[in-house]
Amino acid sequence: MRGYDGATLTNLASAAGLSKASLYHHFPGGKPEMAAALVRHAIADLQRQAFSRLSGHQSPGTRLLKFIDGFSAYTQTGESDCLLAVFNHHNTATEETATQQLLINQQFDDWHAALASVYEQAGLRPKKAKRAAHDLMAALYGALLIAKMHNQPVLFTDAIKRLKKDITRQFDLETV
Amino acid sequence: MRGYDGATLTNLASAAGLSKASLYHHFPGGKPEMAAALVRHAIADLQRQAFSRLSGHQSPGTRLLKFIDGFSAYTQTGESDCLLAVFNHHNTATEETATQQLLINQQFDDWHAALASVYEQAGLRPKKAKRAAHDLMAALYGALLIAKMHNQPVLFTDAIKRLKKDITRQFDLETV
DNA sequence: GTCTATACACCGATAGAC
DNA sequence: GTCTATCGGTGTATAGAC
Repeated sequence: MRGYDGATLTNLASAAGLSKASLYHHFPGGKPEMAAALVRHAIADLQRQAFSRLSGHQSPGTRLLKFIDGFSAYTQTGESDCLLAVFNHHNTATEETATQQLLINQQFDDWHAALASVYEQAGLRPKKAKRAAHDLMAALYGALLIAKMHNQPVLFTDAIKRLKKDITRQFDLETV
Repeated sequence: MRGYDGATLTNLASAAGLSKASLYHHFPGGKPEMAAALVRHAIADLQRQAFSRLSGHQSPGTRLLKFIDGFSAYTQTGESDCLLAVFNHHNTATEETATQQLLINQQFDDWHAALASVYEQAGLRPKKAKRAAHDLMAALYGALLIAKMHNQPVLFTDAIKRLKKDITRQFDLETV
């Protein structure tokens, strides 16, 4: 992960097994369009693996547990990074990626609303539900970052276990 | 924040009010040496503003509260980023910055030990103290990241308030 | 210590053959 | 759709005057 500037077309081309010129056939808009496609793909991926599990006919607590498992899977059990976090962390004051920044911000707002909605269905009042949603996201991304900082993926998996245990207790569920 | 690759010498020079050539007088090692100096500065800064407050003759809980305040100050109340987190997040598989990565990892290990020590002094057993130390760091960095993601700095300050309140309750302290 | 001028490599992007 | 060849620009880094 070397960010937008670190991702050179030569790298991208060799990673794709194509020449630089061929990339422009698939992405006439050049590098910004490639970044946009990557962001869209990451959003769809995180949506599919994690946030889609927030909806359904199961109990709110069960859905939260499935969501956490989905997030863990998305990050390859803490081994990989969240491209959206890296991208958003890493680009400000540049014209080319401003649109992607906004897209990511809006997506996280939507996701936060979906997460808060589940907490409301579990009986929390709107204010507390929003707070719980922020806290869960912060716990997930915080654990991911700390595991990276210490180069100990087990810190992430342990945090996931405890998060799930807390939710299981809070909503009086069986372990899944 | 555009990472190591995004920080061009032209940018650095204009930011420093010097020419590119002059930078090489102060940093003969070129860009990697400049990055190393920046990392060392950031480490010293975070040590001074936050982690130094973990030692002293006050109660463990009080020292934890001062540490949290120091971390908040270091991040400009959530407005700024932690350069160490960005740097570590953002460079892998590159030769030039590998040394800085290791330095940051070791520093965070030391800081974690210092934090865990305070929790031990507060009565926690080693295993739980280490866990609490990891959790606090994850909560701080998680809140910082989420605040950035939603472009709402208040999410960080709110999280700080609640973290301090929790510690105040846990250790039966007066609010500072 | 600071500057201008410059070397050389690589960047993103395009032209045009196949 | 893919390629080679190439453009103008910019990247890091150095030489040498002051």
